[in-house]
Amino acid sequence: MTATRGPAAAGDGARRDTVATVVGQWQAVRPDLDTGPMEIIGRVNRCAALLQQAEDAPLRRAGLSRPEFDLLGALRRTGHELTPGDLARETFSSGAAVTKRLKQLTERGLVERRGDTRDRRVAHLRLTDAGRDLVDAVLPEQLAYERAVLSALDRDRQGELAGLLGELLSRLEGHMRTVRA
Amino acid sequence: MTATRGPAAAGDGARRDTVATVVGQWQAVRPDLDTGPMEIIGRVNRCAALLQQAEDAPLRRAGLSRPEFDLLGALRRTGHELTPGDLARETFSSGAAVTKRLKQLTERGLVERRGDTRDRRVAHLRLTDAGRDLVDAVLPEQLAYERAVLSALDRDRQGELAGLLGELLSRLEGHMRTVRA
DNA sequence: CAGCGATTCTTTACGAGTAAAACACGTGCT
DNA sequence: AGCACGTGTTTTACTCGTAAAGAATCGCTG
Repeated sequence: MTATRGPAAAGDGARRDTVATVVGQWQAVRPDLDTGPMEIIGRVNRCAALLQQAEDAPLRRAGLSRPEFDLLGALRRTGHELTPGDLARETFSSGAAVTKRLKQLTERGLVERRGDTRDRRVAHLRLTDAGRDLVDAVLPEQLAYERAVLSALDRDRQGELAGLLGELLSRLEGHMRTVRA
Repeated sequence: MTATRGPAAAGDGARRDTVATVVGQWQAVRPDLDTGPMEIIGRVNRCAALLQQAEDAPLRRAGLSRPEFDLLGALRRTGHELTPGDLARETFSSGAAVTKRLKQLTERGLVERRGDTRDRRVAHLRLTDAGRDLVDAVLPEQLAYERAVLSALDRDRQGELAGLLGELLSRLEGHMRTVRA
């Protein structure tokens, strides 16, 4: 019950972020509400938006959108062929979206498709040499860029943050699986 | 240089999250890369996706999308009229998107527009009574739902997480302002 | 082995966001 | 006054994702 306020812990002294401002406005207009959840969810959303925008820069140079790169990355990191369904699950997107992206990526010569001999409904996708080279060239740039952006936080804090997010995420994912929605 | 691995801190014992799995796959295929940034950025993105999906539930019941609610919320929390430009800045979306949303929301009778008497280019938007009532009815449900979802983390960890995210966010926002992109 | 339900993927129709152009006004300079 | 220029907003053309329907195929059952 003591919640309601508190960025808690974490050394102050930095600039007030936009979420803190928004929360402050809500408190002024609806002091009866416990705005605690906003301090996490609002920030996660805003961070995701800003990070994506930053992260997109190295990808755009390679002529790839993030979802496209996710798809190529899934093929690269698993190391074997995947079906469209696998790719949809792996990239958390709909089957239809995967179909469209695959169409473009095969046209660009980055992935190849091969029909299954046993079950003719399914296709197997793999990276072409060009696709593999592209991923291998872009990923290090990508990571370097991300590292630069995250350097806003020192190493210890990065570790703490990764740990907390991992804990939240693993429980969210577990919960989703049970609640089925 | 010692990075590369480590969820660090945070009591283990929970399930492995999907990001940890993905990072493990990358390590197996490209052990030369420092995948540290993924542990934060990947998780932020994935958490944002899952939280939004969850968060959308109470909103959908009210017939609102998240961006629509953000717009109404901006009007409610500032307490005064805003121009389309203000709303675009406040909700971090493009002017064009705001125009479209305003069109729908005014048609639904949730916001009203009033032309400026001095400068006839600008419009002033405010919530109608119905709009205000809707926000005031939905927001508490929204927050309750968010609180439930976040209860995956105990109170202390929530505070830590909010603090770390706030620190990261305030520096990211500061950086964006200087780099101007 | 014919048929029916389940699956795997693709297609279609549509809604929503974006960038860039267009539009409508103020402002200040000459 | 006349006119270029900047600003605030809307419109246009296009891209991308989704949900729902469709098409092809498998496997089981009578």
